[in-house]
Amino acid sequence: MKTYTIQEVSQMFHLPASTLRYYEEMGILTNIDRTPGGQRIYTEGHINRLKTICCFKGAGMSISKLRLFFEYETDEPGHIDEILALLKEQKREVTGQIEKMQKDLKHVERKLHYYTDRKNAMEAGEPLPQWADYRGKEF
Amino acid sequence: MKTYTIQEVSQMFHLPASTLRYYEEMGILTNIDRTPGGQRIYTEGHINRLKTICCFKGAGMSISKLRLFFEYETDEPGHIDEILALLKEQKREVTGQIEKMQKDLKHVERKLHYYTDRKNAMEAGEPLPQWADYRGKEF
DNA sequence: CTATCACTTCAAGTATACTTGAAGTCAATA
DNA sequence: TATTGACTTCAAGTATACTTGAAGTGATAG
Repeated sequence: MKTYTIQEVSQMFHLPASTLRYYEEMGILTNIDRTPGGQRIYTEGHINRLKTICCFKGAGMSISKLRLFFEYETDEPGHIDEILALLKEQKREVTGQIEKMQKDLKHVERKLHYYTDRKNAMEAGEPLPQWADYRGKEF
Repeated sequence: MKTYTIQEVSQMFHLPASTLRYYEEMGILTNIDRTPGGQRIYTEGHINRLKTICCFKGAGMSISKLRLFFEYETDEPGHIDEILALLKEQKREVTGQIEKMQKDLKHVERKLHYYTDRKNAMEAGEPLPQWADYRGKEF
């Protein structure tokens, strides 16, 4: 079975090794075997777990909630409903965030168009309306 | 001109009043007039500024970068290029995040389907494959 | 074999973004 | 006018997620 050193995992996920040790300490990336010399040996299972961690963290899930989720997963038969509830909540969360981001993108694009026009006008030597401060201008 | 108390703004944005004072202290929501008694008076300009703050923060922009952006906006003519650069970066950021979130959503949905099937199988009394620990199971 | 670099643990430090508490003042209502 | 609740400042505290440093051990290239 393919295994990985901490450095390989670190590079794979663009995470410092200290963060991987921290995740282990926090109980969200556990059961890591060691070489006789004590160095960590990561497996495909850890890689997949890390993918899940990055995915869930991306939507703002805290480490303690991640731990809870993985604890439920470990004892699946007794916690299938909690797992499903957490996953549904996560789905709502991510869906909501996508919608918000799409609105945010429009906001940014609106500002981008505004300032692009202002720049063009400036370069054409046109007079530009000015404001005393942002309170009259912000949009 | 319509104005707002700190409480009204607080409710409008689901932000505690302390956070609004904090944003003022951090220099991202400034130029707030006061009543003769010293209470803050927010205007439409502040509401719009807060919309921008929430939008940019949503994509992970830090308070110090927000301050930088608003400082550039305040002195627009000398900083139009920096403004455009920051906005373009922010657009890339948000676009990237949306793409990541869409992948993350698929990941969550995959897990949701998996556990929904497991639950159905469990309830139908079917034997389920088990794993010693998550290293063989995580997906 | 030795140098060098990566790895180890453990404790303490840092960054960011608020949040809370104390002590006092302002505003609205009965 | 008295009381109540919302507001004020300022300093200190908290939560989260790492990050760093020290001191030592393991792995590898010459």
